[in-house]
Amino acid sequence: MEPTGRRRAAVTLKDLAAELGIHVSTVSRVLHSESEVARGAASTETARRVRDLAKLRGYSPDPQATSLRTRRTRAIGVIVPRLSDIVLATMYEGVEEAAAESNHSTFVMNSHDDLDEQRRKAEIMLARRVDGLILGDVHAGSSLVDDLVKRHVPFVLMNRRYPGFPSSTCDDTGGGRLVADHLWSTGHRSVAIIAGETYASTGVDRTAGFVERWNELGGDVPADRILPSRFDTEGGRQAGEELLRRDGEAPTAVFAVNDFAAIGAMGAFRAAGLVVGQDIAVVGFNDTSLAAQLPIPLTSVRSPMLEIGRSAVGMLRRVMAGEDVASVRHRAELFVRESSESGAVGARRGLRVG
Amino acid sequence: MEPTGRRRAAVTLKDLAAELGIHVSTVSRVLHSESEVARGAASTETARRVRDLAKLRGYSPDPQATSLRTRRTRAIGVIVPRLSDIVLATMYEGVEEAAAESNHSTFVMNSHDDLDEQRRKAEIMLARRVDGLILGDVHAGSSLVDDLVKRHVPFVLMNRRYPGFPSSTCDDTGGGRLVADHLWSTGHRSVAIIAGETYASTGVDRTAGFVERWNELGGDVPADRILPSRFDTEGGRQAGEELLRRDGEAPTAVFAVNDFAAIGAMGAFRAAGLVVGQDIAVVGFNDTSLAAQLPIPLTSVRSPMLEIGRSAVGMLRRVMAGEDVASVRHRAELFVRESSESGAVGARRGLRVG
DNA sequence: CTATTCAACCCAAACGTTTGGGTTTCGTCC
DNA sequence: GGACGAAACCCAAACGTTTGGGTTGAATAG
Repeated sequence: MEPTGRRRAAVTLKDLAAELGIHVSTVSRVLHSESEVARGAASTETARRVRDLAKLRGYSPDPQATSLRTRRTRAIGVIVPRLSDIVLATMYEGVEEAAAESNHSTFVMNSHDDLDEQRRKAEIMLARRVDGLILGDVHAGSSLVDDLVKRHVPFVLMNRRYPGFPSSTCDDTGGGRLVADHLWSTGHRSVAIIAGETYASTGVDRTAGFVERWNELGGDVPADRILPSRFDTEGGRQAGEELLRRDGEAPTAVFAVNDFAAIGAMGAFRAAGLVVGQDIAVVGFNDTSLAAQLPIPLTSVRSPMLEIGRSAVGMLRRVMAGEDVASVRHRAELFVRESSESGAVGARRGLRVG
Repeated sequence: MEPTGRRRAAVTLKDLAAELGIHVSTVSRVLHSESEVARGAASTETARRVRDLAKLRGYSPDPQATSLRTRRTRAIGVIVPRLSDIVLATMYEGVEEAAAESNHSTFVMNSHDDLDEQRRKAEIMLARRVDGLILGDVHAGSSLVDDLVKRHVPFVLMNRRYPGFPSSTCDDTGGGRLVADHLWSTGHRSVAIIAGETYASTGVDRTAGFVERWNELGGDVPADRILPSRFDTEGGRQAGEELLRRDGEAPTAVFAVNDFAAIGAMGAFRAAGLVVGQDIAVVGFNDTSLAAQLPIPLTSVRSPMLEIGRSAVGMLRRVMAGEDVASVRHRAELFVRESSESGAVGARRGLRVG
């Protein structure tokens, strides 16, 4: 009995050539060359017969054989902290789309933001002979990028930037500034920032942009009001609790550099008896699909995640072609919702420090 | 000037063989055979020299060449509705982990739950010559699976099941029953179900399990209280609004077959002035990391998503080996939280139909 | 002392493409 | 009528492996 797994062998150039009584190289040129070369390789009549038969037999070139010969795999490797983070997952969707359009395949791997795992995953991708790499998880001060450069591996950064290397990111600084403008103009003067991981440029830049603008406006963000945190809900909750635990006057508004952290913080505030949007304003970042749909809709800065992914691919293609490419920062846009709508007047009315 | 993209050619078996003055086939056998074959291919001394040099030169086999020769790519294709759905993303993390452990790479693609796109993506994967497929987006009544069987493509289903084919899923029926038990025992008698897409076994089974158990307990779920919906927050909100718009007595509890739909529904209820957990109970499914962290923590059924992904890989490996494999349904577990804690007593006190 | 066996190798073909360079067979030009 | 050029092909090597089958030379059995 034949094992279920056995598949019928795919039709090859040789099969087509044999059936047509011509040489395999002619078939190859007809099917796989730019029209320039194809003309000159076979008569229009022969070319037609080749193409017809190829379609009829369902010919599809063997990518392994092609890669072996051409030394390029048309595969690109993507490394992200974790795909279960909707932000990275969405960027990856953009990557996949754009890659497919230029006939590339993508491998994704999760590094869990662990430096060793990053290296290991990059190694695996290179062992698979990917043509280039998109790194979505670069850490500040990571040596991986330098090594890749030394090894002449074409790569671009996505989501997080790293000075000196091409990256496709959101304009995080600008986004932070938008939040500062919004909170200032709605009357807040006492704010805190849930700043994310210190190794990630996203959180750092969003924080820096906020502080920069806040200072320009005449405000002040005390250093102890900037709390590093994990990027997930749990991290946001912890930071939120920490904020409430502090002595002294509590902030009337909190900027979390990430929607999930914002959601966690909202949970902490609510648990402490505060009504978000009235007693305390909360602003997030990324405008994930959840933000607008939350029980208390969350003000958030929209980052064009799909577009960030798409343009990372475009940039990588140019790097692979040997061009110099500049980093792109995609424009951010603020969406004000109930979580910060009522302004400081409402917020000020009753923050009970627990 | 050398283009940035040029990479130093990788070291090959031939290079190693030349440097050691032995034949390439000997090197190959030493490096890539089970110890059985390796013994007999070279002296222990030679084997050592080969291995040492390989390590020294950083040899890594060319997977394209290997695939060409062996006709297996050690790659598996994964198709999911969308990776930005955290449920599928998490399952994929499990897939990636397990695949890596058995030295397989994975390609993922999004089908957006579109039948044409499913086919297209599957074709792309097959053109890449993957050894097998994991389908996370099978639709009830889809013809794709039958075609794959006809073409002898090894595959397994994940997340959603399809009678007659091996699948790795959550015990959705059992999960639905858990919810029914919980709501019944907390005193609810008037319930509604936000049932998800009708083409997905997940929603269908969770609904069926709930109804089955509810009936056993003596309850009744009127047909018009079972609302199909999209799986995202937006879908949940729409269904929630629809529920409130209905005439007559409104339910005291709502079971949404998915956390995101539950969150959307919570938003709709809140917008109508209801306090979730007091005026109306809400239960979700999947226990995504968000559920416990929401402002009003959500009761949810935990499905072991990582494990579902991991075991899909194990099953696929056996299918690829030609074995018959049975479907696996992973056990579900209920986590009761504030959104449904107070029971029908609280819930009953004041549902104002808007 | 001759077979036989075994360890330790080598040989060469094959997987499916691509590609630099032929070789025919025409038609055309001078 | 010979040279030339182009059109339409063919040839063969190469990419890096794997693998069924040699070939040695020495040790052992009978």
